Amino acid sequence: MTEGEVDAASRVEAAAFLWAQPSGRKPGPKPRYTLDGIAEAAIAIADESGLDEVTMQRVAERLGTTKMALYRYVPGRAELDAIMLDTALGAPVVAEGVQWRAALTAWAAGVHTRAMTHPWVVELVQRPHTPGPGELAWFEAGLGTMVELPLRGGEKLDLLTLLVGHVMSLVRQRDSSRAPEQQLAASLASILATRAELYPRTASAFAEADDDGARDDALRFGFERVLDGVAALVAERGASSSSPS
Amino acid sequence: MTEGEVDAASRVEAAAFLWAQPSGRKPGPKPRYTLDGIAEAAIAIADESGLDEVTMQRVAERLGTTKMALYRYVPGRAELDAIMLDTALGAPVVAEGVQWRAALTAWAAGVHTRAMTHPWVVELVQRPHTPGPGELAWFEAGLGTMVELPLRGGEKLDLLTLLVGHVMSLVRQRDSSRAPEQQLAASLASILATRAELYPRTASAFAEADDDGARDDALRFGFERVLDGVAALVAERGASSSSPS
DNA sequence: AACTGATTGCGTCCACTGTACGCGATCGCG
DNA sequence: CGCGATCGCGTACAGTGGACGCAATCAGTT
Repeated sequence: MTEGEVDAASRVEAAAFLWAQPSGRKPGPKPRYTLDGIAEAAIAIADESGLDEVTMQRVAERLGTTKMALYRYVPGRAELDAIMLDTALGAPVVAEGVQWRAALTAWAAGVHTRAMTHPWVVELVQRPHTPGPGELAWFEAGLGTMVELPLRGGEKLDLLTLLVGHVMSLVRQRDSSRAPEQQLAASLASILATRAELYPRTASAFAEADDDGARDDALRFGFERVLDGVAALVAERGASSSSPS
Repeated sequence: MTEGEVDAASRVEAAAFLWAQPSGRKPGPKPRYTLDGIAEAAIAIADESGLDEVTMQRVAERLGTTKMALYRYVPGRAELDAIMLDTALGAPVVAEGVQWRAALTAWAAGVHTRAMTHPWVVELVQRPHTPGPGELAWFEAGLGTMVELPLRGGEKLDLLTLLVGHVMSLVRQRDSSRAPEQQLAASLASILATRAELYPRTASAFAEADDDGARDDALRFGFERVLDGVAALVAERGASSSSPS
């Protein structure tokens, strides 16, 4: 058995754990902690110090116990990640009674907000994993904004993925422009300065972008492009299929 | 000093290492290995068994030495990731003498090809890091396809990021639908089957997508949407700037 | 030709992961 | 009232990245 297979297996287990309903029977001592409490602690650590500071030890310390005690609640590290992600995602944002374009924008903006609150979710979401109830609820809500659209199922999924990808990219950028990560941007800048003749377009693009200040419309720019593209497709299909007015 | 800061610092060091030019002086024993050889070995391991099987130990074993010997060539794990990524990316694809739309599509398709060859680059690219020479060359080439477009620098960068994000999402999907990761998809399917009433739209969207077979046009679908959106913007700006009616 | 000091190969050691396992304490249910 | 499932948690271990130090090597200088 390869390690790769082990990893895959552990991710499946993590999913099973995430979807397991709470068992009611309790023939034993009262649990001293709760899954939610553990998730909260882990999330707090991740928010404060980053995802890879989240270790069984740290979480346990924060709860005032030892790491091995946690294994009574969480089968392993993978499962901890899973509940962290699903907890942090929370309930999806839904904008009722608006057109698909506004609804989809609101949905994606909601994803953005959530991800900005917990920048580490980017890492977890973009890691191979089975979605939990919360993540699926987001998906469901996103699909809900598109019921009217003449798109195939796969296309709708692709569209959501595209929007999520865009949001996550931006969160990553924003996050890494914070201290102390801004050294990253700084090092890139110095590299570009040194080899401006090797990468002229890149250098000038970045310079130009800096002049614009920290454009907060990058998010909107991406949405607009994608949704314009969708609108074009919808117009085309609407014209050819239903009622050419 | 927080660990988070340490991480950031190590990434900056990784960048410096990546951009360092080979020093010529050699007052000592001949190096028995080369950076390229090490990178190759690491890449081979990642290709065969996945990224997290790439450990100093494994790489050393593959080269027939011990891990500590490697530290003479590579300052640390972060730097190993950096050279793996930059080596695997290789030289950018450029389509000369075609319109921006075709050129940009070809560029993105090139990214897709490279990423499919080494699925683990997705993980590395989407991790916070300073780009190496290879990655920057890709960026430069991508920007090169857009010289004619009436877009601001920041917008061009956003556009490339958007396309890359889309490509990476798809690579991830393809990759995780391979054995043994396909259990992931399988577990999602069984979840959806069980709770179809909770996630009706998601369930039907996936069912529909499966009916379409493994649509290989997901990539193209995303490109089309985005580029249609860009075309719309270009048309608008072209009209208002050159010949205002 | 001898010397010298930078540089290489690599063994030892350490902090710290995640986690298997086992033991005693607890307490709901029959 | 006791049976046995469940809890808290200590011990133990394999495997990680990495600091450090020492001996062997060899390019330059003398």
